[in-house]
Amino acid sequence: MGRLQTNSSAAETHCVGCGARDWTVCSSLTDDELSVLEGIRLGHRDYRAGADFLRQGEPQREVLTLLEGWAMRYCLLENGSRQIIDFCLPGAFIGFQPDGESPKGYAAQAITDIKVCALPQKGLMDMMRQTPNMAIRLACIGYRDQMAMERHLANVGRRRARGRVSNLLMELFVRVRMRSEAAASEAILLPLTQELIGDALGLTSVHVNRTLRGLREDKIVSLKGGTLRILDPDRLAEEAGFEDGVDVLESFS
Amino acid sequence: MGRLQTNSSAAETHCVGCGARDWTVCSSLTDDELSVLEGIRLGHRDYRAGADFLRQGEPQREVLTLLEGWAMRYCLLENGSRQIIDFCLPGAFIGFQPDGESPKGYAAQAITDIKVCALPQKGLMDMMRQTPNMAIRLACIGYRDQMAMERHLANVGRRRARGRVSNLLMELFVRVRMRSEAAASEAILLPLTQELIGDALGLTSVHVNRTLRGLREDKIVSLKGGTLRILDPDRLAEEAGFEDGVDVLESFS
DNA sequence: CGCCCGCCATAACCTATATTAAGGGAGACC
DNA sequence: GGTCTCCCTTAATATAGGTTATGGCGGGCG
Repeated sequence: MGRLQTNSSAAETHCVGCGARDWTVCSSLTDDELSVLEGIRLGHRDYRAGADFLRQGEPQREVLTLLEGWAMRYCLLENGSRQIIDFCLPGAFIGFQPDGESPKGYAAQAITDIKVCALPQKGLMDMMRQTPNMAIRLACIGYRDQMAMERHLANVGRRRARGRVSNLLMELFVRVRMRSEAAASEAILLPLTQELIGDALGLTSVHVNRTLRGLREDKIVSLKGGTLRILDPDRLAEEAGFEDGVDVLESFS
Repeated sequence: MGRLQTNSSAAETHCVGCGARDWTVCSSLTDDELSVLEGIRLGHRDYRAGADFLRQGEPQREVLTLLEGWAMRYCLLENGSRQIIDFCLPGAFIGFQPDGESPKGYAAQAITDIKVCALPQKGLMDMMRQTPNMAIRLACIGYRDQMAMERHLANVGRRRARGRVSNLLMELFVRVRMRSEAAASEAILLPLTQELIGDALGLTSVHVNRTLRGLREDKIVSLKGGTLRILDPDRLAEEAGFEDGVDVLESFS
């Protein structure tokens, strides 16, 4: 499954200092609660780019928090095509399901090399029963992610290729920029192939290519060699259907 | 806002006997917990078909459970089009948001005349802090709804019109049938216009019409005057991309 | 060094779906 | 009973995006 052999436990940090903490379930827990969580966690794991670390149709008794790298969740349809549900950045909470025993409806794959933190689904449920804080936090994350999916659905269902691509690029740009302290720069690293973008947006990779060329020729954005460069933020926001740059920043996480 | 003047409190039932109970947050609560909930609830309300009972862009300090009738959640995009996120049946839990004060990202509208049960968002949060059960249940509902949205997204992003329509009709058929004790019949009432179907699936109403005609001519389903009739379940499942009728039944709620 | 493989790029052609337009039926309301 | 409105229906036409094919470039690996 592409799992690296690294014995990563040696390098494991404590939850208190975890870089992903603010973005996931672990935030807003007291230090005591956090140490309970640390007690049940199964440790860190590394997967290399391309590895499926969660399989569609199989049950999975673990829940994962992405610590480093990019990943994605996707559905495979019976017709052979793939719908990418979302791109995951550090802090993403992956694989929770009300009924831990039933098969997953989606798969998850590493896009770059990644590191994840694994928790046992069962232990998590137990902890929720003791710690309302945890349960509340989890519910909030669930609904936050739902909002992101609503935006994604609206993007795919109701915008043309140009709008879809612009919207996705802008979203990713904002999300990446939010978790880096880097001074305002109009470029970020974006390790997505055109095929991935297409599979997220319901387009073919060749049409993504055409669309990207258009956006580049119009000096709006350029995506080349894994670097996304925003050339004209205003026009991009317009194409993407974002009201303005301000509330955009608030609505993501 | 289309709210009926009916003083519905007179007719209100107790939570214990509530017909929607099994489908929403209230299930798996003890009788004691249920009576706490009954203490904070704001009562029942009636809206008529077409009424927007939750507005996009406005904060809303209430959370609603649909008790009777059909409703929908939808996003309005800046380009004027509408994406329907989901169709709601009795038991649907509508309007919860991690941060109760921030504006809603979607609107909700009654499709038929409906009855809802209102809870104060704040009271609900307080109760979650006391009652882990409640928080857990809410988290589970959030993730269950997320799974439904994943299927919807995959449907819109990766299937042709015929598959999309078949898939939606089959999903709705199953959901309606699950909550009626009616003996196996291949017809249900479906109060959706072709425009609504189109707005849910990213199609125009005229294309929905064409597609429906095709399905009718091929003797697969017919949708006429608000009645959906499944003429050939097997072929429908095939068009819809459902593995088989069995696990379908389990995956909905 | 040379080969292979994955990804980007572009073109020609095709088709699914959108757009526009026009008419008909049924129920609500005057 | 007539009119209005909403929804369904169908057809003609336009276009966005899919399909297929081909080539090029760069990086990993033998």
